[in-house]
Formats: sequence, structure tokens, C-alpha cells
Amino acid sequence: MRRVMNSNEIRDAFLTFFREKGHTVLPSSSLVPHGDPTLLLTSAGVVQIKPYFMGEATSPSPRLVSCQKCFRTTDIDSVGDAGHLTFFEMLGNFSVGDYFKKEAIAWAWEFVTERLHLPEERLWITVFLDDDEAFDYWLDIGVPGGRIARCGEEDNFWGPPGDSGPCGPCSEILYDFGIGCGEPDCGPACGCGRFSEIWNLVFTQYYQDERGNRTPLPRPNIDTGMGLERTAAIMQGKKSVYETDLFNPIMDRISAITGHKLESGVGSRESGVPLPYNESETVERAMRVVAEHGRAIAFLIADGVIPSNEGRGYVLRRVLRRAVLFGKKLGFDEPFLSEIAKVVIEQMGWLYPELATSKDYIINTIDLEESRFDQTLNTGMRLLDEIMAQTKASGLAILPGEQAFRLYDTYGFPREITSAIAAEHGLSMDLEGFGREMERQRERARAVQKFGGDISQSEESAVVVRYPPVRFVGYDKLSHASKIAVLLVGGQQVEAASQGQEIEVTLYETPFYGEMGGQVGDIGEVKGPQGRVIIIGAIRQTDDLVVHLGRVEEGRVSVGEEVVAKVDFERRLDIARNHTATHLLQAALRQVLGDQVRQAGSLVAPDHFRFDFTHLIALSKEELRTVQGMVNENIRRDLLVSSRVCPYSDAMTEGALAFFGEKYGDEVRMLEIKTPDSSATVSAELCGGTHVQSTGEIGLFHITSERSIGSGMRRIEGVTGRGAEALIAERFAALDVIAGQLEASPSEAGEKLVALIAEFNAERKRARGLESQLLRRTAESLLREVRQIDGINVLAAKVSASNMELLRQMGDWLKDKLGSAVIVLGVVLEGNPRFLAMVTPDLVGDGIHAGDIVKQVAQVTGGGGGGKAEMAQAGGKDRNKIDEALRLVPRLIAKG
RNA sequence: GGGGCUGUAGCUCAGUUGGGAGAGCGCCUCCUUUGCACGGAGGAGGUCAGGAGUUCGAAUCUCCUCAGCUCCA
Repeated sequence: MRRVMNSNEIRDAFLTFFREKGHTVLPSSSLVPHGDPTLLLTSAGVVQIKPYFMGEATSPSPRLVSCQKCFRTTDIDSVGDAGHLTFFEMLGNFSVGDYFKKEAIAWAWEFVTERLHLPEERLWITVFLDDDEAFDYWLDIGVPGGRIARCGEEDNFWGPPGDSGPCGPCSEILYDFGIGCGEPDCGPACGCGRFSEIWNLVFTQYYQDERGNRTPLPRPNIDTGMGLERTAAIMQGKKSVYETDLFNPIMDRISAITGHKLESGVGSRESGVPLPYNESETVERAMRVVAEHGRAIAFLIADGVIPSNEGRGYVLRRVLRRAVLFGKKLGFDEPFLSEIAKVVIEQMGWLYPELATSKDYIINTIDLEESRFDQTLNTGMRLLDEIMAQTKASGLAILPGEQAFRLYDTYGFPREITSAIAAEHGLSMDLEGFGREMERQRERARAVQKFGGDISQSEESAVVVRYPPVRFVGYDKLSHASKIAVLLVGGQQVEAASQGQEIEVTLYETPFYGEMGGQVGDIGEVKGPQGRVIIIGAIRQTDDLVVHLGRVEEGRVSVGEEVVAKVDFERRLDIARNHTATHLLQAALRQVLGDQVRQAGSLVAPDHFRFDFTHLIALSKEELRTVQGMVNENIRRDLLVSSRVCPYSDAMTEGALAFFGEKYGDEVRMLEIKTPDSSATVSAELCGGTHVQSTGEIGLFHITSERSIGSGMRRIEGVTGRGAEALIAERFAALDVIAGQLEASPSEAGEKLVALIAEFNAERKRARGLESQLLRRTAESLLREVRQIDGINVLAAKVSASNMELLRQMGDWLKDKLGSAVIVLGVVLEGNPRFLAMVTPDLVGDGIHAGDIVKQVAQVTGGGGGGKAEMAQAGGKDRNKIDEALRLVPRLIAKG
């Protein structure tokens, strides 16, 4: 008997087999797709190949093979069964307009039968209904027609991604476990679990337009996908992927922590055979979900996904929370997921180095997010208590669906927990109402989505312009002679443009850096024999296309003319200083904060730079000072900045930093900052930008701010060179003004200001004390002005006070002294009349309302007011009518 | 991209048709007291996330911005 293949051997066998068939091996790209905003995560091996299929990029070879990390949540509810996963590795071979069905089918069969040595009688094939071509190829290589099934669009046609695009029929290889439902018509389409799809061959031969019409493609492609996990299960004679070497270490760890183990031969209805770990199917399933999700989140975080409330960060958060909930079923009540991540990193780190290099970061991120979820659960628990109390109080036995949905929708409290806790309190949950609310929420989101889609479609009317590849010569030249290749005015291609016109100009070669990777585009001028163009921006539209935006300043320019392109030299240098500085900054941050710090975006402009990076908490003042000091130290050391082009794999083994989620070609440009004798490397990054030649040119580096830009992300902004000089000049000027006003030297100004503020506060307190004493005197004298109206003490007077607070104090004092009274005080504040009315409780009982009084009083001065019966305030506009307004008070009381 | 919720003292949060910015915990001082959440008296601490508007007056109403939480896509 043949030795059982482990998953590494299967992976190697696949890549080797297709390399022997002339395929180029592509390394797995990131789970975060590069340059495709429509795609949340890499969901299939073909994602990486798509630009080659679409003709947007040139494939390194017409035949490609890869083992690609993939992530999907479409089948998340099935996770825990034998074969559905959110994260998986997909083996695939691809033909970019090269071979087609015949070879794809023949090689697939050769691989499964002669390399994997799967027994032929266990293999079944499906083809698309009318795809006789594929059917015949299968027959030709010896598959009996009885094991080839024809299936419909549902299973065997791969539609275009979205409304339109390439698509085509597919053909699958399935493995027959031989145990299933036992029905006579059981076949590959049966959902009983007898068959496991292991390899899908997609024949991309049509283009589908928006109306659903399919036209044959001139050069069809092949796109295949074989799930590594399912294949491993079959190769290892296991019914589920969780019993393979890919999951064994994870399952063992969970088993060791929770103590859930198989006692003796307890079977599972699913397979009819004993499962290695547990007592029941629900526990087994929970263990599987925890294992699967724990593995998935480790990979997501390693590729730079951060838990958040939108986009791919939200996918991560949902998967993580799902794992926590299933973990609770196993008895975990403290954070446990990072334990699983550790196993995954240990197991897979050698193959996927991003796991190993981000180990601490992955663990910290998981721990933090898990405790955040704990917080969410606590809040929900509190609200649920309230809701249950209300429900019981109103005599109901059913928890209203809207309430449960609000708990879920607004506070993220899981539905299953709600119903479980409600049940403990003898309440059932209105599931129907919950579902209704959920459906309404879905419709709202869909309605808007549709609207948005219509708008984007109407934009696709631009004429396609054919550009030549543009060579960038600006790394060492800032002025260069070339020819005009394409001219555009208002988006239309033209032969010539004249003075005053806004144009887009493309040259065959250019020293202008097109905006990319955070570095802004160059500006400058393009001069021809008959005219001159001012260039106000340069954009990199694809890897080998730079378009210059400009305006014809003098004369005219035309296609084919010899021109000289000249970059604004000073500005380019400013940009280079900032760009090199961000590399030094990243190196310093990693040294101070740890290797988990990764660049997550940047902006390099002439006057400042922005650097975003992954870090969970704010930097302390101490850390910032250290980082800034290290960068400046490296500037003073005047280190050598150099670049070289080398294979991607070489750069990686030398430890160069690559951008999260960025896609790189085989040849990359590596930018290094080293000591002049090359004895030490301070920084090595893959970077296409422009830099200074030695760090001393940067001059000075200064951080201007550090803040959060979302959970797990920080942003540092700063200046260098001339920008730093300008900042210092500005700050010194401001300090000089302050010091001048304080009549102190700049170094003593701070101390003096502190003393001055203390003195000011003391004085203000004293002034308030005096004013309040003064008002007390005034109040005493006002006591003589109290009049009796219908036996009620009435006091209406104009006073002076600097704020309403003091006026209230005065009112309180008068109320105290008089015991029973109506008091109305008028005052001028900020040029306008203001009133305060107070009525003692006994008179309020008689129906006198301070709000009513003060309102009518204020109306005399053109204002309004109101308040409570005991105390009310009002204001007006005409300060000359205060006395007249106050004279109204006695009449109001008399009337009342 | 869309919906819901939240932002008030160091922390947890009250604040009811718009009219005195509060509680508990924590902190400081004093008193009392050998202990375990001691007790008592006093005190400090706030641009009510930010901005604009409505109003005589906005923590409160309207609009915008920012941040956090949450669901849907």
C-alpha cells in the first residue's frame, strides 16, 4: 500500500506537476485584493489572474499555476460540516489564451489518477448540459459515460462576476465516498454527502454583456480550482477536513483546553463512524467552527485586515464573534482565540511568513477584539434585562420581535443568546417579528444598492484611447528629451493643441513621477519647437502609463513633436526629502514599538507627509520623542540611499518590507538606506518612489501630530527640510510675540505665563467675591422697595450684575429674606436686557407662575422668556425699556 | 454604500414641551478609627465631541463634521 500523502506533499505535487507541463508558479497573493475595490477579499485563485484574462496586465507566462489563500463567507453557515470552510487554500492551473478544454481535462485526469493515485472507480465527472465537447474529452481519456453527469447552470456554469464579463461552462471532478442516502437516484447532484467536489475546471469561453447575451471569446481561458483541504481529506481517508493534518493540531489544542474528548466509540449520525474527539454532534460542530474560524482570522489579520464595522474589517469581526459564540458552547468564558492563532502560526508560519512576522500583532489584535465583544455582550445583557422586565410587567409571555431585533441591529446582541436567556426567564421570543424586521432592513440596503449601480453604469461611455508604454526615466533625470505620443483635450484625442487649452499629454519617455503609492505627481513644463506646456500634475494610470495634466502656455504643440520635459526641481527635492523620511520613520517605529508595526498608507507631498501604520494604542510623548530623535540621528549620520532591482523572492529573503496587500511583479525595486561602508542596513523597503541620495539632504525631521484614524491604525504627520524650517520660523515668531507681551525671555515665557494665569484666576475669584458682596448690599437696600399688592410682597428692580449666575444668587438671597414674595430683577448683559423672576412656593400654590410674569415683562422690551413656576428667565432687545417693563410687574400681580 | 444607537467630571452613567450642569465610584484635605467596600466633614475636577443655525436663552431643537458601537449589502 502507498504511503498517505500529507497536505504539504499534495501542494508540492500539484505545483510540480504543472511546472512540468510548462506552467510558471505564482506565489500566493494577499487575501486583500490589490487594485480591485469591487472585491472584498480574495475568494478564488483566479482573482490574482483576472488582470491577465482581462488584458489589463501582461502575464509572465501563458501558463500559470498557484496555491492561493482564499476567503469566502458565502457558505459560513455550513462551516462545521465535512467540507465547507471560510478560509482555504486553492490549487489552480490557468491558461491565459493558451491551451483549452482538451489539455485541461487530460492533465486534471492525469494528476488525480497518476500523481494522487485516486482509484478511478471512485471518481465522477459533471459537465454543463450541452457541453458535448467536454463530455467527449472525458470519454476519450477513458471515463465511462455512466459516471459523467450533465448538470445545469446552477452547478456547472460560471457566470460573469457582476452584470457582465467573461464566463463559461465548467466541469467538475467529484469523489464518491460510497456512503450516502442510498436512494436509487443518488448522484453527483445529490446533497447527501456521498460526493465531494474536489476540482472545478472552468472553461472561460464567452463574454456576457449587460443584457445577458453571450458571444464567444477569441482566445478562451482556463481557470481551475482544487480545494487543498478537501483533497487532503480524501487522500488521508477521512470524511471531513477536520481530521486531516491541516486541522489536527488545532483540534488537539481545543480538545486539550476544553477537555472535550471522545469517551468510547460514540458515533456520529453524519458519517456513522466514531469521531475522534467528542461526546455529541453539537460539541463536535462547535469545535470545528472554532478551529476553522480561529485559523481564518489569523490569516486575515496577517494580511493586514483589522476588525472594524465596515468592509473586510467587518467580515473579520463577524467571523471572530461567531467563533467566540461557538466557543461559549464549549465552555470557554475567557479569551481563547489567540491560543488557536498560536497553533496556526506555529503550523503554517514557515509556508506563509506573514503569519510568523506578525505573530505578536495577530495575538494582540485578537485579544483586544475578543474583550471588545465581551463589552458588547455586557451592554446587551443589561438592555435585555430591561426589556424582559417591561415584557413581564405588561403581562406578556413573548418577547416582542422588534425589541429583540433592536437589540441585535443596534447593539449587536446575538439572537440565539437573546432567546436562550429569555427562555431561562420563562419567556419565548417572537421569531416571526424578528424575521420581518430583518427583511425590512435588507430591503432598505438593497434599494439603495440598486440605485447606486445605475449611476456607475452611465459613466462607461468614454472612448478607449490607445497608449504606448511609457518609460519612466525620472529616477536620475529631471530633464529629458522625448516625443509626444498622445494629446487629449476635454477627453477627446487630438493631433495638436494651442495656447490656453487644458490638455492631457503623454510622452514616450518621461522624467515626471506619476502620482502613486502615496507620493504626489511632479509638476513642471514640456517645451516643444512651437510652444510650451505648463504641467500641473502627473498621474500614473497603469504600471507603464504616466499622463501629464497641463495647459498650453505659449504657441502650440502637436503629436510626434520632439519636446523637452522638465520637472520642477526644488519641489521634487522637497518630495524626495519627505519620502525618504517616511522610510526612516517606519524603521524607527518598528525599533521602538516592535516589528508588528506595518505601513498602512502614506501621503508624500512637497510641504508635508503623512504616514499611517498599524498600532493598537496611542504613542506616548516619550515614544514620539524617541522616534523623532532616532530619525534625526539617522539624518545626521548622512546614510547612503540606494536602490536596486531584484527578484521579489530575493528581496523578501533579505527582509525588505512590502506594503500590506500590495501586488508586486517578479522584479521589484528595493530601496535601501545603509551606512556608507555598507556595514549596516537601517531600512529596506520595496518602493517605486523617488528619494534623496543621502539622508543628510533631509535636513531636519519634525513630527507635527500623532492620532488615531480608526481602530488599530495610527497616523503620524510631519515635515522635513524646507517645511521643517518654515514650521520652526513660524513657531519662533509666535513664541517671540508671546514672550514680548509677557516681557520675558522666550525660555522664561512658559513659567511666567503659568504664574500670570494663576494670578488672573485668583483675581477673578476675588472680583467675583467683591461683586457678590456688592450685590448683597444692593439686595439689602432693595428690601426697602418691596411693595404690597393684594397682600403679596412684590419686588421689581433694575440692578447691575455681570452674569446670570450672580443674579440668581441675589434672587435666592432676597427670597430667603422675604420668605414669601414675587421678585423680578432686570439687568443689562452684553448690551441686551435680561430678566429673572422668582416666586416662593407658597405663592406658586396660589397660582402665581414666574414664567408667565417674566414672559410678559420681557415682551415689553421686544423679547420673550419662560421657565418653571418658581424660577424663570427671559431676555429682550431694547435696553431702554427695562424700567417700563419692570413697572408692569405690580399690575400683573394685581390682575392675577 | 445604506439604516439604527452613542458621545456630559478621571471611570460608569442620570439630566422629563429649551430656562439653575448632577449622582455613584475614584482623587485631595481634615476628623474619627488597628484591619475586611470603614465612617464623618469639606474640596478640587466640565469648551456638555466639534462647528453652524433657530431663539431673549441650547447639554436639550435643526443641519453639517468627527469619533465609537451595531446591523444590512
